[in-house]
Amino acid sequence: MDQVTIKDVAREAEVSPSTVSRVISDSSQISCETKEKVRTVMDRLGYHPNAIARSLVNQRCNSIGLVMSRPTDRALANPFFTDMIQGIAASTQQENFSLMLTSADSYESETREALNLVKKRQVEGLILMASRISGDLINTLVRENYPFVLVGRSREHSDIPRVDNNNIRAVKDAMIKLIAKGYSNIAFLSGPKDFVVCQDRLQGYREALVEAGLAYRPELVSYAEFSYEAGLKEAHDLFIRSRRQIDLVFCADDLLALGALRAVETRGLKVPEDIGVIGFNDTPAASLVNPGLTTVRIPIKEMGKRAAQMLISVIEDHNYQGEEVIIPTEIIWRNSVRDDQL
Amino acid sequence: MDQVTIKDVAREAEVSPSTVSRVISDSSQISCETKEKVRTVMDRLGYHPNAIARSLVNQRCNSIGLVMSRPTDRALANPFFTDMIQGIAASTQQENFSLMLTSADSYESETREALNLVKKRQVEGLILMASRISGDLINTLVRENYPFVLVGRSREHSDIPRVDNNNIRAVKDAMIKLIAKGYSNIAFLSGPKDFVVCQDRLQGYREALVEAGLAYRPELVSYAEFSYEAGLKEAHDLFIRSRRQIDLVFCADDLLALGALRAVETRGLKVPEDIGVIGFNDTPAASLVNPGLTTVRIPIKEMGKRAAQMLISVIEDHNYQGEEVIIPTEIIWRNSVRDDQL
DNA sequence: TTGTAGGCGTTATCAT
DNA sequence: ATGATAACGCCTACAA
Repeated sequence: MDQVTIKDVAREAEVSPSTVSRVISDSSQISCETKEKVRTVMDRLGYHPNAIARSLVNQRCNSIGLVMSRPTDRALANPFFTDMIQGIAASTQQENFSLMLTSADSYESETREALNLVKKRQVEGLILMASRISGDLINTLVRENYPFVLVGRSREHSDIPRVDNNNIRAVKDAMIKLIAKGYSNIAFLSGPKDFVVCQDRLQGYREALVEAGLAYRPELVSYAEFSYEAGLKEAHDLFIRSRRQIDLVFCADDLLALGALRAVETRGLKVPEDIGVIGFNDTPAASLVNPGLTTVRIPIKEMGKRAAQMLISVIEDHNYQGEEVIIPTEIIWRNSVRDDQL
Repeated sequence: MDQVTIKDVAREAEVSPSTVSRVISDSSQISCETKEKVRTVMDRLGYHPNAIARSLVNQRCNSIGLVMSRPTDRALANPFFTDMIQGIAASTQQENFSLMLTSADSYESETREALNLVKKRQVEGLILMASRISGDLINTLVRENYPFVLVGRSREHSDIPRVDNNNIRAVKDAMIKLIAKGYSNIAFLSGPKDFVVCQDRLQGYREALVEAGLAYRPELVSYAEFSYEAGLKEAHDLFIRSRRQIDLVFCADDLLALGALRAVETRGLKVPEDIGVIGFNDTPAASLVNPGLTTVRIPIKEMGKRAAQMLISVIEDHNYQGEEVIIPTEIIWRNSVRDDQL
């Protein structure tokens, strides 16, 4: 209930506060008997060091903040973030750090909150989920020299500590394999235009087409929110616009792909016989729908772990500035694309 | 970069540190000109009050902890926690509190970590997700008078501040409606035996049977982990054990239900014509599968909001001890149960 | 209206 | 091996 302090322990153990402090840090210059004695008293009194007092004198609070750059509810609606949090939490726990979550209902307040957290010294650094992180936040962070790590990448900034997967390459590779399977009229169902991941994935799509000698047709590209409903709607539009001359829809996210799957179905067509669908992220639901959704799997939890580790290293080791870590992805072949070779 | 303190501001503004402090708290006994002058300097110097120093003197850190055990979160799968965090974050933000996440890989370390958090005064209170929370944690919390709120309920403790839905009633009500629809051979696919939610949901199942004059047949009850795979397997076992004399499977969780759905399908039977399936939670995937999964929807985010609000009230108002809040649930009728009345 | 001094709980630097 | 003392950055009586 009432805080037991180092002084209480000192008085009871008939030593000075500094001695108690040294016992806490298990200093080598304290006799065993004293340690014994003090520890007994600490137990009896139920003493626990006050983390805040400690932080104040050490100028270290041993905690980091996680910033999710969309209004949080939207952000968390995607399983992506859950996995991310798990990964980050695993690392922080291992390194004896605490994890604080920032969230807000608008993008601006979010940025402000995140900055406040570091400026008020409540956290020692930030992990940013870079979906459409404005340059501003990063600029400030860089200028004021606050430790941070990006998950994803920023268009405006390079040479910034970050953990990411190569979205361009992942889509390109998948596309090449799909084209090898005989697909030639491939549409691309993208997420919001201003998301860097979407831009990158679209670029991978383009590059693959070009390399394969296929035309890039802008009318086969659609943009939507990352949601099932948007996927459903945009896929329909896409089918109408293209007068059904599509044999595959490459989706920038599984939720979109799940919507597209349903769209194909409601048009009386079959997946994968008539139209193939492929997604991104390997959402749990991807293996539950029928046909199973072929998708590009990202080891999200692993990325979270790495990001937190890197941030903590940056914080603790002043000679380390962080680095760029690219995590490999993997295609999970299920039944939403044809399996036959050309 | 280097911390700007109240002293720096005081020196620059040619006032005393206490004056600056008073300006920060917008004290009414400071002249407007002084406030103006000091604020200008604060801006110029980029001053931000140090939250930790503040916490130390105020004995208030304005932050709460969310305890989600890794084992638990495995079991409950993603969407539940995700929604929970959203709700909690919404409230903490509104009340100017910070949110800390604890997680651990074992149940014991988890409990230890959570207790440490409050004992070290890093958080002012805890929100516990009570899936199989041991009495120990709660006992300690109660004994040492640390503010906390349960989401869910504890078997050993009553009269504890908590936010929950009435699982017994929810299942019972659903059962009664299903029985009215003509179902009479209803199996129950439960989650882990030691989860209070499972025990409660099972009890609702029993009570409904009894009230309807139907027999409770233990061989129609199965236990599994909360996962798709476990649902698939247990549903199969159930069908074999019961020699197909089942017309409905009531599942304690959507993931189990999704597994059961698939199990029915792979046996060459049809949902809902041959066997009905109902789940719990209204997981996103529930609306994506075909047929759509009928399920009991819990307003999880709302529960999170209420829990955080209650905790903060308990912390700030010493006359308020918290209460028991029961949030109503709702059945989402989709196509995994027959719609025809008897 | 403003300044001075003491303290929040801890650690680190001196002494002894 | 141990103790006294001064910070850490802020707040708040108490003075003036």
